Amino acid sequence: MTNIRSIAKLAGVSVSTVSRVLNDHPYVKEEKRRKVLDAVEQLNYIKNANAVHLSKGKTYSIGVILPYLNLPYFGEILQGIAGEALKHGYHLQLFQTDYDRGAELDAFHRLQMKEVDGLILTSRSNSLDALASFICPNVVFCENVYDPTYKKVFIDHYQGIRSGLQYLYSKGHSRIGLCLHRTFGTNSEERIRGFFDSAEAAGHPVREEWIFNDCYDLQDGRDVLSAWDQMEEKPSALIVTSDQVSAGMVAEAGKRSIRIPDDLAILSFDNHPLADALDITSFEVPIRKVGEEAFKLFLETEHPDPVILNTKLFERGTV
Amino acid sequence: MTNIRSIAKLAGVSVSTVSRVLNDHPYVKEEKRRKVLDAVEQLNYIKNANAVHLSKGKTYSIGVILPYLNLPYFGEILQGIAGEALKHGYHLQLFQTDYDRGAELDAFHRLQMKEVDGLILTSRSNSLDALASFICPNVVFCENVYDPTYKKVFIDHYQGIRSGLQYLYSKGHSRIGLCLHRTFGTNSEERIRGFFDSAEAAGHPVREEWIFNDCYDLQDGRDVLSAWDQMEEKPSALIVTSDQVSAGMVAEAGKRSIRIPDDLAILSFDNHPLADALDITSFEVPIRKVGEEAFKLFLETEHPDPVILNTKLFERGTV
DNA sequence: TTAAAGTGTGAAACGCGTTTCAGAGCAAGC
DNA sequence: GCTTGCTCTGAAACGCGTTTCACACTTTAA
Repeated sequence: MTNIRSIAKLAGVSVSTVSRVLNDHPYVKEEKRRKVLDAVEQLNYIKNANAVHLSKGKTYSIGVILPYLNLPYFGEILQGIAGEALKHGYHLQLFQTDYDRGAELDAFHRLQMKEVDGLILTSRSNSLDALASFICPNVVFCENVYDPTYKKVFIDHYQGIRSGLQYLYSKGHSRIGLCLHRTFGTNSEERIRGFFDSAEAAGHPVREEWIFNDCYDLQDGRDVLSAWDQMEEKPSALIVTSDQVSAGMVAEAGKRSIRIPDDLAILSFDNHPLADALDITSFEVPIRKVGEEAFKLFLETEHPDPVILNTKLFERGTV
Repeated sequence: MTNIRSIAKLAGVSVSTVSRVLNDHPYVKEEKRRKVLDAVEQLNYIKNANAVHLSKGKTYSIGVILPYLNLPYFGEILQGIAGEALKHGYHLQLFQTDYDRGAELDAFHRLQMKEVDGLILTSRSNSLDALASFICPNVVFCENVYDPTYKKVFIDHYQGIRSGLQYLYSKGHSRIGLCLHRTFGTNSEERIRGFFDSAEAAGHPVREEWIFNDCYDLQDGRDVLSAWDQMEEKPSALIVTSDQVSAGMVAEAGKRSIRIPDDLAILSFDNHPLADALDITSFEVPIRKVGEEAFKLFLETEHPDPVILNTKLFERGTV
């Protein structure tokens, strides 16, 4: 095997000197530096990253926990993390969970084993209690966890939904439904809270059956529209937390000759290019920026303030 | 630090015995096993993954090289790889390249440094010559590279495009354009070859200006439709290699009151849910399966045969 | 001319789990 | 009774780069 010691031998120097050369440390005579580099060349030496990791106690890699890889939401956040990570010489390890608690815990286990230097939780399955013992300054949440010592970056979903409802009220809607990814998880709970608080403040009733869960993709949107179509008492507007789902609804509405927004108004979230293409009114949700900020928070050593990002309405044709 | 040696000391056994217990090796007396496990418990011992990696010479992780993370195509292939990897106890490291050659080479460098056990190239930027010295049985290509010793899984794009054109001919089209991701790269070249071969065989002319490049997302599709709209001599049909792009075209066509398929027929590839939702005729491209097979090939030790996957037409309303 | 500061280098320890090898103890087979 | 053949265990070597510490030599400052 060609390792640092064989380089040292061939170059006629000590391993420390080889290490110095390889890491651009000062205090190495040009002559020895050359000899070392020649030996490296000659023996075709390549560092063993695992030895470096062991020795340094870090791997310059960060783990990203996410449920699915084939949703634009996670692609976008990943893109944000990856871009920032690259700038700082880190790379990404993926922990796809399918929202499985065990898979998520496994990621934390790997953090403890020093396989990754940190973790970014783009979406969480376990309770905070279950994770509490694993959480350290190298863990970043993409949600508004209450513990002020945890690093976090999140979208102000509460405000987002409230202004969404406000906007719908201003357009004359009062019978409004909600279409969500899931009902648990901080982000979803914030949205639900915003929805109910706003409805209550406005004095408009909320109907349980107007709240749809498990809406992730286009097909889910189409299914929701079918369900809506068969309702006795229909909401006149829906707030939809994903453009993919909204797109499915718009597409299905087209097939059924349901007029958007006359029969049903759709107020979406994401502002994905799809929303622009299909003329869907949507709140921009800076997901990529969430990813970027998450990585920056990971690097931060002082207890950093939470990063709060806001949504921004893009008015188009579905409201 | 609490390491395997401190466990050994506390349990009153040798480090080898501790290692045996921790790795479920046979031939350990139940009594010692208990003592070791107690010590592990008591000292809250956690293995150092990097030491394991160094010692074993492998990391049980595989690198995935891809240009972008926010395109459904790569999300889907990643999903396929991740699923299969999980089954076999491997996890994923991401090398996002933005089609930058240096970034791609960096991934290979990390393979040499044993930071990953293998690499899957979902899309390639460097020439095969540039990569030749790095390629080993742990590298899997998702394209039809000619070297028979390389591991590869790919879609038969050549045939796919040919049957696409055949289908369009059968519908009476002869003025057909092509909308591509890019013009280089094996997969794209195969598509182009299929396109030209087929056109030549059928005796239909191909116009350079009917070939559009750099079409990745919805917006690109919209731009292509605008360009098409302004052409003097328009093709009557377009073969589009991505549903995202097709969706953009369909959406833009709607805005411009261009009738699909009467004014322009669109034959797409992917069969993403979006195609179904927007009623786009599309060839199913089993990308997720490409990911799954790629990982299986990585595990394969004997020179495995290339895996060739086929496309399948889903007729809908755009042709 | 000293003392202080900087330059240059190597031995050895460190991070830590795995694996090989030798050997002891014990049961089964002939 | 003796030979195989397990079962069980520990010392030591191995994988390999980094870092500390001691030390020598050369400059610069006083």
